[in-house]
Parts: sequence; C-alpha cells; structure tokens
Amino acid sequence: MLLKAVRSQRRFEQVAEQISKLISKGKLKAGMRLPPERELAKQLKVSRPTVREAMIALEITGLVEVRVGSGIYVLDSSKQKNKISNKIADIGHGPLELIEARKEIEGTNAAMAAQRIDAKILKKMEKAIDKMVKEDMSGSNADREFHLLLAKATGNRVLENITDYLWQQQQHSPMWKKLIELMKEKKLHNVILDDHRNLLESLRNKDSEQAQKIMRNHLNHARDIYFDIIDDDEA
Amino acid sequence: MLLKAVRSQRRFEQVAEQISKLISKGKLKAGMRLPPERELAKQLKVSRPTVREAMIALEITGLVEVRVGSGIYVLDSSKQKNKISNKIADIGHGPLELIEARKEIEGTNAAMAAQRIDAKILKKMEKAIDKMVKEDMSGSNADREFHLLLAKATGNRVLENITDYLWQQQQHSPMWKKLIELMKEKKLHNVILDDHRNLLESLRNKDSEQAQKIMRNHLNHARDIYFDIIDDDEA
DNA sequence: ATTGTTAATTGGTCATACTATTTTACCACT
DNA sequence: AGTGGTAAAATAGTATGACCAATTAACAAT
Repeated sequence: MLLKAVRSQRRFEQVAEQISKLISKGKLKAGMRLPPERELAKQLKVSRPTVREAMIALEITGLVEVRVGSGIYVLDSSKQKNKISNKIADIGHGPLELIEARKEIEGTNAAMAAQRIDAKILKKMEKAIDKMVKEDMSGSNADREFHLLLAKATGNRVLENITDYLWQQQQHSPMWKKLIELMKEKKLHNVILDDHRNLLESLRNKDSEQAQKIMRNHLNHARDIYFDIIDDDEA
Repeated sequence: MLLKAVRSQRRFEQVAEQISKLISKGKLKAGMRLPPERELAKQLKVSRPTVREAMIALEITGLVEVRVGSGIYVLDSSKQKNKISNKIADIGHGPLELIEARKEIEGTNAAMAAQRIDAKILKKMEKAIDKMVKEDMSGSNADREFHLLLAKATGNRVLENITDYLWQQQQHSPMWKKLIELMKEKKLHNVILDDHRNLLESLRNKDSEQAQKIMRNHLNHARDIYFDIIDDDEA
C-alpha cells in the first residue's frame, strides 16, 4: 500500500482549521467575538451554512462558544474541553513516550490492583489469558483486555480511563501493527503470556512490589521490540 | 442561585443526541449505514441542514464517519476518538479518585523529573514559586503552573498531557473552588509553598526517591483537606 | 436613575436548487 | 466467464434566499 487515500477536505473543515489556527496563534484571544456568520461567509467566500458547520465543529472541539442572538466567542483555553485529544490529533505521540508512560502508569496500576483486586476481576483476567492462548495474538484484543481489567481492578476510574486512552493512542500508531506482526513471527507470544501469568500470581498473593516490577519489566520488553523494529527499518 | 439556566438546546443537538443514544444502546451497530440525510430529515421532521449539522457533530465526536456519495456509517467504538472525554462529560470523576490518580502520576513525574530536569525549567519553577507567594492563592494559577512544569520536566509529552488533563478535570469540579477558599482561610498556603520548595530542592539534588515521596505527601494533604470539607458540609 | 418599548443585530431553521462523488447496473468486447 | 467502460441512480457537498427567535442596544417614558 504505497498510495495514500486522497481525503477530500470539506469546506467547513478548511474554515474551521483557519479559525483554529488564528486562535492558537493568538490573533484571536479568549473572550473576543468573531465576526457574524454572514460577515464570515462574505469574507471567506463561502455560504453561510458552511460557516455554520465550521462553527459547530469548533464549538464541539471546545474552541468557541455560540451565544444565540449575541455572537460567537473564543473560549478561554482553560475552559476548553478535551484539550488532550486536540493535541494528540495534531502531533501524535512518539511510540517510546507512550511505552514509557504506560510503564509508569500501568506499573502503578499493578501495585494498586494487588491490594484491591477481588475474586471477580481475578477470574476475568484468567479468562483473558485463556482467550489469548487461543487467539494467537491475532489482533491482540485479549492482551488489551487483560491490561484494562488490571486498570479496573485499581478501583480508580480516572486511572482506568487514562489506561484506556493510552491503549487507544497505541492502536492508532502504525508502529503498533508492526509490533503485533513481529510478535507472531518471533513467538514473543509466549513471553507475554508468561508475564501475564506471573503478574496474575503476584496479584493473588497481594504482592504489590512484585506486581509492579513485573509490569515494568513487561513494558521494557515492548520497548526492546520497538528498537528491533526501527533497527530493521534502517537496515 | 436556585435557578438553572435554561439552555436552549438547538435542534441539531437533539438530533445528534438521539442518534448517539441509538448507538450506545446497540440499536445501531458498528459498520451500519444510517439512512440518507434527506430520509433522516423527513423522519425527524427537521430540515436537511439541521441533519447535516448533527452529523458533523457526531463525526467530530468520533461516533460516525461520513463518506461522500456513499453514506454515513457508525464507527467501531475502538476507533472512536477521545472516548476519554466523552466518559468524563457523562459522569465526572470523584474528587478522591482524581487526587489519588494525581498522587500516583505526579509522584512518578517527580521521580522522573529529578533525573532529567534541566536548568531552564528549574529556573521557571523557581519563578512559579515566587509568583505564588505574591498571588496569595487567588486562583492558584501559579500552583498549577508549578505542577505542569514538573510534568514537562519529565521530557515525556504523554505524561505532560495527562497531567494537564488531570488539572483541567479538577478545575471543573465544584469541590476545587471550595478547596481554594479553604486554603486562604486556614493559611494552608504556606504548607503548600513549603512542599513546593522542598520538592525543588530534591530536584536540584537529583534525588528521585525523595522527590516522589514529597509529591505523594503533598497530595495526601489535598486529600485531608477534602475530608475537612465534606465533614463541614455534613455537620 | 429605573423601567418599558422599539429597533437593530445575530444566530437558528427551513426550503429548494444545483454540484460532486460514489456506487450500482448494464452492456460491449474479449 | 471475465474484463473494462459507460450511463444512471444514490448520496453527500455547497449555495441562495427567506423567515423565525433570541439578544442587545438605543431611546422614550416615568
């Protein structure tokens, strides 16, 4: 697949992007009112519906606020919703950074879960391991499931959501697919399974320290595999 | 303020909400195509532009994908963007969960920063402390700035974004305002300042363990203050 | 100064027409 | 049978103009 899909950018996207840049550049500051929709349409040489669509897009992104009968206002950046997702969409995180963040946060998860996990989730994690044996890593859904269950076992929904978010980011990265392929080739499958099994054992023993240690080591594996991949690419 | 603002919900919002619920209920499954815009307009008794606005809203939320000339399709939930922000918007996290998550993640930040921080950021953190002395906690912007600088010092942008996200969540919670008030009343201001100064000192010494310890303790303070607040409320 | 009224501004919605893209069906040719 | 091209149908994209609804500003009345 050498060809990239030609994504026809719609007008409202272009308009939204333009305004968005003006805001991030500081030309449009928080609290300022944008020109009326009709005026924007004239200036940008597009129809008013198109401008409206762009405004709705910006509103949902959390960049502006629409006040009926009054106008459209630039929002204070501290009040902006999901800034986190915006940034990601713009630049994307490096795989190494993601793995490192996972190492710290999921390491914490493991330690916390060891003290709080209940039989129910323990059971589910066992099942996830079984499923992974059958799956043979195709798609690695069971892998993800295992890690998310661990996050859930912390009892802290913030950590749970953040962990979920980290995995989503990972899946979007092209490197992730390669990593899965490589796992199948090199039979790394079993290494991962062993890590999971050992982790489960320390959870049963409520051994926080060991659980954390295993998880951190587990992600060091992932980092090493990543280095293998980029070495191959450069070779 | 007993009265709640009457938020005139716009048509497209109602339409988007309705479709959104159908998806989360499973009536509309991933991959399914929605009826054409004209058809939806007829069924919902609204105009086509309104339907279009709703579709754009859903597209940006990451629930559907619009394919020109083909139709509008429900996206696979794993491909949905910022699921994290959606969840938050729905339920909101408990203050205790947020503080606990901060304790773990910012504790990690402190330890990591101690090993990687450079003179430049160190300088900025000093300035943030000075600013906080003057500010007298009004708004506590300097407090936030200090913590975000620490996150930046890790050199890991994922952790930086997540930390930023945690503080945003915090600000939206009503408890946070009370906490700031309480700080002013009880002169907790100085306790926080001392924590920050001590943390800075251990960063200079590149003492990871101590830095982490101080940060975790710092957030235990925040937790204690929270308990004071709810005790007062119940009394 | 405060209140009430009116007019102007601005976003919200609708109806309709036309364009651009994609998909489908069909046909001709091999 | 299969391949490729062509026309038609379906569908989203955009534009125009009109009118409604909410807000704001100006002004008059008290």
